[in-house]
Amino acid sequence: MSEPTQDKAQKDKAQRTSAAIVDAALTLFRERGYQGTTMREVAAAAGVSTGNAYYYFRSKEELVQGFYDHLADEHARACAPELARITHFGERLHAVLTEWLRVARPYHAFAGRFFAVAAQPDNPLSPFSPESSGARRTSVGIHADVVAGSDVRPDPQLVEHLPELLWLYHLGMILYWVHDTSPDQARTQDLVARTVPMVDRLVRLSRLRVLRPLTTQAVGLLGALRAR
Amino acid sequence: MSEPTQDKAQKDKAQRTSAAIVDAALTLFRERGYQGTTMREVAAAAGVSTGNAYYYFRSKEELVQGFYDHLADEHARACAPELARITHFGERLHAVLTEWLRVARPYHAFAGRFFAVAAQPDNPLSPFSPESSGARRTSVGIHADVVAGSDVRPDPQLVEHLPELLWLYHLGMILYWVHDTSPDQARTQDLVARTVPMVDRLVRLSRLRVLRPLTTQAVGLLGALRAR
DNA sequence: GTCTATAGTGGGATAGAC
DNA sequence: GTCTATCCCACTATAGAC
Repeated sequence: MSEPTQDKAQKDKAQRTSAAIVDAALTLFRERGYQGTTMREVAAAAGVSTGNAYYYFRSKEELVQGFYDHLADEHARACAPELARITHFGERLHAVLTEWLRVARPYHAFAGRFFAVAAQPDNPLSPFSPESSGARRTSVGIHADVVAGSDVRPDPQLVEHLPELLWLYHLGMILYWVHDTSPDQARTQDLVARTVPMVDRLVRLSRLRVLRPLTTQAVGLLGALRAR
Repeated sequence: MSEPTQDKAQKDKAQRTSAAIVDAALTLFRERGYQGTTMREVAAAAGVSTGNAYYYFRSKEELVQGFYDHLADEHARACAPELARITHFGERLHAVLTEWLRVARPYHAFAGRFFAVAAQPDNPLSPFSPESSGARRTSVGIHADVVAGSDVRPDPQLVEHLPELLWLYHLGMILYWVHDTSPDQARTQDLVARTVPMVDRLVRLSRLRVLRPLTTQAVGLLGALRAR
């Protein structure tokens, strides 16, 4: 039997190796794109053998999962101070989306490939996969925080689903961002600035009696969508 | 100089070869999936060399374009009799979407890969690419016909953009369909049946004065989205 | 049982003859 | 426009180190 300290040391080493591979991959992807980067190069840059890289990541595409998680963590860290500072719902939402755009900017060039991978339903990366990676929970959690720490009290039947709806809205912005060829993705920033006030207004109006049927219908639809 | 008849004969031959490759690919994709089919097999089944297959299609993914166009044509043919028969706007829209689901059903198993390819912005297949394939124009055209031959007269400022908005709605249904694992994609059929009446109602209400600002805002947004 | 290294295999893609 | 021949690299099998 091996000692716990040894197990721990091995675990640490494994984590460092795994991180080194992801770091190397991200750097190379940024430098020469996804297609232009070979697994041999990634492994060499990380100081491991190709076989070893495949021990940690079963395919080249699975390396993108590393990017996904990395981005979600970085985004969460970037949002924390903003969300501690702002209380206005629309401004909170705007801050979260703006931070995402800032954090993701260096990867825009190969984000198309990333998105293509994520769009495949059978892929664990798919944002719609039932119990997908922690990245989805992280993202929905951020939007739950956006609502919880804000000045709005939406329709009670809506409040439960609002974080997920905001996450879907966020996904829509990402879809547009991926296709955005304007410098520094300025168009997506415009789009966010234009649509956030609409979302803000809709959420605030959701308590109005006249909008109840629409809200109920939308919430029902979301439930039907999610049931599997 | 070669005679015109010779040129024509060559063109015909090229078209036949190209079609043979697409046909072989579609059959093999259906039988053993996208990943499970090799270019060598496709070429062999089409009776040409692999090099020749690459003369017509620069990559395996580009073969999916053939599927895309094939589907759009088949869909247009399937819709024609329905659209000649029905005048109610909601029913026309429902017929178009139902026919799409019927025509696309045999390909559902490998549609995930197809969608992943289409989602890549740099890919000519991307439904958002400025002057993408005829498939997009075919699809928007069908929705223009849905509006033109129907009993609704929507808000004038909306009518110009409505076919494209309906096409976007159709894309949304396809996105859901791709991820739909229920038998015969019954869930997507439910979703269509649920949402078509909502779209129908919205379009009919678009003339109401109270909804004008919202319509204007939405149309303005669409214009901003499309400008490149 | 956890991790690493080496030596393949198969298939996507290309060059250049005809 | 079509072929043959070949390259290159994603991925695998497997042996062995710790």
